[in-house]
Amino acid sequence: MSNNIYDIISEISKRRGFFWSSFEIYGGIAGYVTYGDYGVKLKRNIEALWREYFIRKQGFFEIDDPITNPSKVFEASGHLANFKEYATICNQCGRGFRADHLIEEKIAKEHVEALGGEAIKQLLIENKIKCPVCGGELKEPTLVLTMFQTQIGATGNDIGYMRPEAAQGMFMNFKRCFQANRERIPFAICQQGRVMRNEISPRRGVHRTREFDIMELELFFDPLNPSCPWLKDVENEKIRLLTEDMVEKEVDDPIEITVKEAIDRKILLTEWQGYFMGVSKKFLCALGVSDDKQRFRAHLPNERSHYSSQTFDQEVFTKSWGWIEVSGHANRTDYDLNSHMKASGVDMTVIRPDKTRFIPHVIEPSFGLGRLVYVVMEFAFIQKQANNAKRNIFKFPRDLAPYHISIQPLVSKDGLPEIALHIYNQLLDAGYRAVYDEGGSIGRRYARQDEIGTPLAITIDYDTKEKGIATIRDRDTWMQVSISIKELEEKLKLYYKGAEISELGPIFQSNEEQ
RNA sequence: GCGACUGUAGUCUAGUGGUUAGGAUCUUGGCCUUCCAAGCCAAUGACCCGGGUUCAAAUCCCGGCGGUCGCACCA
Repeated sequence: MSNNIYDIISEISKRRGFFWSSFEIYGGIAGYVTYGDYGVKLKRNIEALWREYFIRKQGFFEIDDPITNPSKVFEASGHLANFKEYATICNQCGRGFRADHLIEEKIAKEHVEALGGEAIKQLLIENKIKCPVCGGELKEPTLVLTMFQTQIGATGNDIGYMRPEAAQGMFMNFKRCFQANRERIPFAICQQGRVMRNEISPRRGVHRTREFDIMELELFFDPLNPSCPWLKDVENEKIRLLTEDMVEKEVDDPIEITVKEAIDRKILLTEWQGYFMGVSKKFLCALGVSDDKQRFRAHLPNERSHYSSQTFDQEVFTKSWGWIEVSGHANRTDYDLNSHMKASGVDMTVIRPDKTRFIPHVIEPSFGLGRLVYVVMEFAFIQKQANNAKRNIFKFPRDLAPYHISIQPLVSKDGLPEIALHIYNQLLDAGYRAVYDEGGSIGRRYARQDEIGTPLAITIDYDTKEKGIATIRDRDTWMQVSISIKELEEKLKLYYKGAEISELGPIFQSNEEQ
């Protein structure tokens, strides 16, 4: 068994049912992941926390838009043009290159991509372009389209594409949402949903998949009035930044400054950018990622998306792969609304009190949910030596855990299971994600719950039967306290508001330990 | 897509031409069991797929699919 944390988490995920690769019975296809019960619940809980941090308190507007879109959408958004990459492969060394870039380098011409496939092929031949690494012959360029294409309807004439981001839904529905929001600005439209990207080489389990869940928010504001009313909530939050300058000079050690300072020093171009980066940092902390394992890294102009004027990736340092991107913070300017306005002819401008009109500008924080699931698991994971076994424990933040509490009779006789089942049903009725377990020894059952990250386990013993007292065992400390069944729900409420286990009742010690 | 390595029960692993394909663990049933993967008995369960070589293939060869790493890609 490997000691690599990624392998260990993958193994637990498969065995217990957090996630595994899809289509297994047919041999599998890279880039697809099926979430099992624990994974789904963890994912939903992360989603719920995202809504708390980014939507509920601000009163933002949430939508749910189709995955399949007519081609017009991505013509307008620029994705179709920007997805048409002509790739060529060296016959000798097998390296792949973007054909248009090779031509641009050789003949110092720009926007070769726009000429189309035939012209690119001709230019490669005419200019006798060889492999820049080994000098070998290049194969004919092929079109690499990383959007999935499909047909809409029966004729096959209407080409559709699966959305590679959820954002276009927010732009296309901007006008209606704006009106439904009583034409107040600034405001934001948010969406959580599936997107698809036909990745050339998906890797690393949930890290890069061809279908994944995204949580996106588009904040619309007046460029002449760019202030953010909630900035004060996060302005003193310290963030670690790699500025464009630092990235260019390959500086690896980020500066640590407050959100306010980053805005004042014009490192961040808008208050909104700073606000969402501050919120995102707090969000990641709530997911269990410590400050020093987070940073924001600026995109250089050449790596930015076609729509962006400034982008920061929020990165998390994982033991498995080093720094990985978990969210992107893009300044999309008025690019998208402008593009859809031109393409559709629909006016998307907003009127100011002084009767002038403007196209709102957009700040977009965008999270990949699958990556967050993995990050949460990795940061929660510890191994503990107990007797002669290694115990796997996921110390998930309490509300993120797939299950809140497990209920188990100490032994499966003398009426203990009946009492336990009664309490189990009581907790289900109270809305807890509860799990009942009477299989195997008590230690085994605790171990099972540790491995799926259930924070609490309540054990029904003879004291429960005789005196109405049960023990609650804490996942993180393995400490046990005695509580009266009558007070159970009250104590759980306290616990889920943040109380320590020791505040719930007197410490219980088993006979063996006494 | 290229290269290297790789694929055996749910999971981990032994087996390198002829094995009833072995073990560990998990799971299930039973016995037992008063707090951290206890014990005993029993049961279920595997050679990634397709070709080829051979009297004989989990084992050798070819192709496909999957995985890990590196290159490229990542709007």
